Amino acid sequence: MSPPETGPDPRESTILRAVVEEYINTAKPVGSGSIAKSAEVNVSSATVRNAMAALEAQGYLTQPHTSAGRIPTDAGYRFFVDSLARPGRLAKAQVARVDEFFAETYGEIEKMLSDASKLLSNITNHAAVVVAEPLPDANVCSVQLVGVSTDTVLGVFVFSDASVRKLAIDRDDTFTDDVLDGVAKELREALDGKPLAHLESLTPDTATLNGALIDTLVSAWAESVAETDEAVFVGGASLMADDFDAVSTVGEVLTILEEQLVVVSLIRDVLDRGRQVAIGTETGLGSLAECSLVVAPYEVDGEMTGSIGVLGPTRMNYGQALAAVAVVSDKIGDRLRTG
Amino acid sequence: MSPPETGPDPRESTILRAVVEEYINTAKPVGSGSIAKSAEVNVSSATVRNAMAALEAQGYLTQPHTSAGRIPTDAGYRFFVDSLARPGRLAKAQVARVDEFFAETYGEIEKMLSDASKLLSNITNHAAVVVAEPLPDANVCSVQLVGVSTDTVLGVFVFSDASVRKLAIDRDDTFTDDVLDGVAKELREALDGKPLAHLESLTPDTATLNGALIDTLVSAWAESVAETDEAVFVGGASLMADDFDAVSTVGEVLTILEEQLVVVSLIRDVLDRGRQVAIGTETGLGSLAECSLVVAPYEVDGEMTGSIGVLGPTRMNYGQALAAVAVVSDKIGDRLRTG
DNA sequence: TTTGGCACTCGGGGCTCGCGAGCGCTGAAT
DNA sequence: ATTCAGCGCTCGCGAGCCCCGAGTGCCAAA
Repeated sequence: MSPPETGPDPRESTILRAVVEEYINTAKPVGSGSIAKSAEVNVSSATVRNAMAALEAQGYLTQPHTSAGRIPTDAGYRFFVDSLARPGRLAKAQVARVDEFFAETYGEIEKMLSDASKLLSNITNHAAVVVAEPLPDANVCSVQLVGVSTDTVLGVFVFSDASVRKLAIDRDDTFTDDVLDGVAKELREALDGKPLAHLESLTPDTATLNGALIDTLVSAWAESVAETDEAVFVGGASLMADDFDAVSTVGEVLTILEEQLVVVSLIRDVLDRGRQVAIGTETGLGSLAECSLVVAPYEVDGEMTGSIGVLGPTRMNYGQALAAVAVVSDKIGDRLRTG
Repeated sequence: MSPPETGPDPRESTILRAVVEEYINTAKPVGSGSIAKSAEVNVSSATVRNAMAALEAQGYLTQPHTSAGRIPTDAGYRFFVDSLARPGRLAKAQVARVDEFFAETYGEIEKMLSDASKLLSNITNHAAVVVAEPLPDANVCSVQLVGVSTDTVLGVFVFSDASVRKLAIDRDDTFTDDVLDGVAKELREALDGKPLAHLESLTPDTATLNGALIDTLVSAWAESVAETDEAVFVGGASLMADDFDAVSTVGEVLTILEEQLVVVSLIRDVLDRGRQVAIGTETGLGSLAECSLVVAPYEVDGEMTGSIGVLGPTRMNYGQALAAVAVVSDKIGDRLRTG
């Protein structure tokens, strides 16, 4: 009704914070009474009521139905995380779990990242996502052609970031071991220290056997590159069942989590907007209207090589999630740097 | 009350089949009336009632409450799939989807298997699992040591089944490229055509650089081998939300699906018992009391190299699931053979 | 400007009641 | 000896109802 106000005054802010915190704890609409009792606010419930009405007019709170308590709107959560939330802390036990996790050594980085998603979901009690971006400029440092059976040749490329990529191609009878060795050597010289994309610029003489093989490889690569292959790891999806009580909501969110492309672009969107948190409709996905996403990139030598995120209900503990996401992304970066 | 009967007589069998099919379709307790109307049974509802009472006495049916319809027990489903179910068929559209899927070429078998789990879940509308067993006797056909950064060495082993295994170890300053090349050659000679486990039998002279490096590799292998690494792919987990209406059930089942070891041993148990289907409590897991698992192994050249499964509610379409699982496992086998 | 008081609202829990689906039993008909 | 129509009975479920209580908005006094 009244024209948009300039924003919550200090007391309204305190009350808004109290409402959000209370609602996050109890998941029940919070009334003026319980807020008035809280230590932070030293006014009567009547005053709180007035403030809450004002906050509702400003769009930060809403009533699920007349004469019930109030719950935060997306805008309310947004103001809360931007200006009101106290710096989040992790409990001792959670810090311990993180430390223990990263103290162990892991051979395969995929397994480490996959387990990291479980770790993150474990300490936050929400679903967690770890995305490893494929750095397009990773350099080839080893090429190997292996005749793996009578009708398959496997090209194995090892990159400077310790990732491995395989290309399977049909084996022509004419591709003897000698040819494979020769081509491998050729490729090694042509690609060493260059990104795999350099394959494209090769113009093999397809009249020769070697050339034909290289040509096959190049087209196999062209096909498979179409799948931009960020590695996405989802952990703790089952925890969504605790976060929502409508089975349909659970299903919708799980569907999202199963679509790696969606998850990746979701996270990227948030980061591109310079944000760490996307709340409800801010995610841009209708099925995530009741969800919030808390993300952080991780970096190796200053270069962003991936990101992690926590997906929970809008009424989640943002402070804790931000802290968790920060420490885990940091440690992942560390581990990737030192191998 | 009455001592266990010898088993359902022909008419009781027909009625049991009708009840199960009806319940699978409607998910509602089925009463004598609807059965009597069905085409297969030409008796009155009163007779059906008698038969249903007999079937209940024999443990094949149960009433959720007095004077409601009847629903099958696990034993009822078991008798149904063993003796009563009509051979399942896939709809045209589903067959088409399978054909289309396998007509496309896939470079990486992991991606193929992962997508196959989605395919299977797609055509059955239930969660699907694909397990690739690591054949313990896969032979090494290529060994490569790559100094991937200043402090990491990556050992890349390619096996005769086109799988690749990586071992990351810390790089000692003393491991020059020359040493790496030497060791790689040594390993190649020692391991070629043998399973990786042969590493164990190497007794390197740790006094030499080469020996020290091999030793490090061997212990890295010993550590990582502890993780028996079946590759498990789960597709369509979100469909569980449609299968159950209690959110807690969904959560429990999802938890199971997240534990790869549990899933693998579950499937293995069923196959070991010579079965294709595990119904409800037959799975041995309390949280799967309302679930059934339909599995099939897939084979390459007569050797079982993995298995696939469909996990749905006990009241699922067993015929369709069995058909789906059969055709998909077959085609996976084909593709891996010609691979 | 705050606050105690008051009238008002409305969702949810508990209760009753009637409907109807479905059962078992019995007795006649085949 | 089966089968089956009929009948009386059982309950679950949904509709209607009422009341309670949490919570609101407003007002008048401090």
